[in-house]
Amino acid sequence: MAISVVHPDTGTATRILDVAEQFVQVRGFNGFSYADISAELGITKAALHYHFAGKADLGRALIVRYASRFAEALADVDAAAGGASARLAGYADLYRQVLHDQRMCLCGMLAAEYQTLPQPMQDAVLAFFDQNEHWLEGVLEEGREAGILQFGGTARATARLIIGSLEGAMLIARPYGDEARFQAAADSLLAGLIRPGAVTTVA
Amino acid sequence: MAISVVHPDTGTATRILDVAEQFVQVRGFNGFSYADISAELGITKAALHYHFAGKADLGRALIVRYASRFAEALADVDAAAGGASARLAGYADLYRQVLHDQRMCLCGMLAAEYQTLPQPMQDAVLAFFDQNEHWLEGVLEEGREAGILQFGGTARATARLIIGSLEGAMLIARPYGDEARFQAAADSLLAGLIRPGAVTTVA
DNA sequence: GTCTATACAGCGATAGAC
DNA sequence: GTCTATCGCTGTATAGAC
Repeated sequence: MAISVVHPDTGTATRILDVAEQFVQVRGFNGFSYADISAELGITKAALHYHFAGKADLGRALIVRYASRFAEALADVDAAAGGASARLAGYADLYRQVLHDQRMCLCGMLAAEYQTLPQPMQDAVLAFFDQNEHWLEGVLEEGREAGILQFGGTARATARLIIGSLEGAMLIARPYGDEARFQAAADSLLAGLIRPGAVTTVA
Repeated sequence: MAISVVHPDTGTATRILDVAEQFVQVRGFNGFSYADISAELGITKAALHYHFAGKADLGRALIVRYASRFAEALADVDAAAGGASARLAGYADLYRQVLHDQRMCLCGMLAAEYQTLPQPMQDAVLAFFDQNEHWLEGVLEEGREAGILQFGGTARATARLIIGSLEGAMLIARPYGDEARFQAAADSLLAGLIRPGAVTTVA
């Protein structure tokens, strides 16, 4: 039952998820097949269907795991020393890391294909963005109360602006193969939220 | 040869492009087939292949036409009275109109699927974004010189921020079916570029 | 310019042996 | 848990009649 922290899970189901995750982030959910995964892992398509009955089940499992990992990453950002400004920078860096592997955000990719997805996957995609919005909202409110951040409108609206802008910056930067293009957009976006004259410790 | 302005082109090739365009913007390039188009138009798949030999040819024609129309729309924005601020608002409104039809930007969608596209389509997608960047760059520089706009960094970097942020705002707003979510992000983004105290005539 | 008919590869999915 | 074998369907694309 216990999953070792030292030794990562190398079970077949996990390996399937790892490969499928990469395919979705690079090609989109409609851009790969069970045959692609089986070829990559050296197992048959039938073996795939044993672990994930259908592509929809696999897709939903991908989103749930991705959202879970993202939540952990956000907790890590919270745990690290630093105020609201540093936490926002840490948030943007999560996106940058994904782009560095020449991948799109899993749920950003699925947002594009949204209308073709089975409903369980649609629901999971929206839950991911809601989760991001909630975390950002907290950071923004805390930062504004501490006098570190400033922004017009509500924290929620600003959180949505940040999510959309970072997803969009990834979307465009990836075809150009230009990580710096993303970083410049992220920096400019977050700079507009820092209150001039605020004393901050930047990570 | 001359295409009437009053009577739109109702030729088969145009009707194919219209239907295919909608499919790409809603489902993605990998989310529809020749059969879908032929069913929608009441013609056979073979007839489609007469007008566009392969799906790649059709895809490239879609992007070229879309970019051409977008260029016309930008010219219209330029022709309308108004300064840099109004032109930026007009630019954002082009995106809003697309989202209003519950569509994603054609090239934003194709940016997500970029790695699965044939190279002619890839090239055309990047050309579209370059075209947008160039137009925005001009507006931003003009606005800054006129004292209407202000922004840190170069006009080019700011242009890229705007493109990415609007594409991303569309990407996220569409699954939620929430046009207001896009508008709020666009307003907030552009408000950050207006120089405080600047006297402007907003359309 | 559109049709019927068809080729052939690939898709997701299943049955049943091991 | 993985295999072989196969199903029914859909994918893009083509040949040739009209």
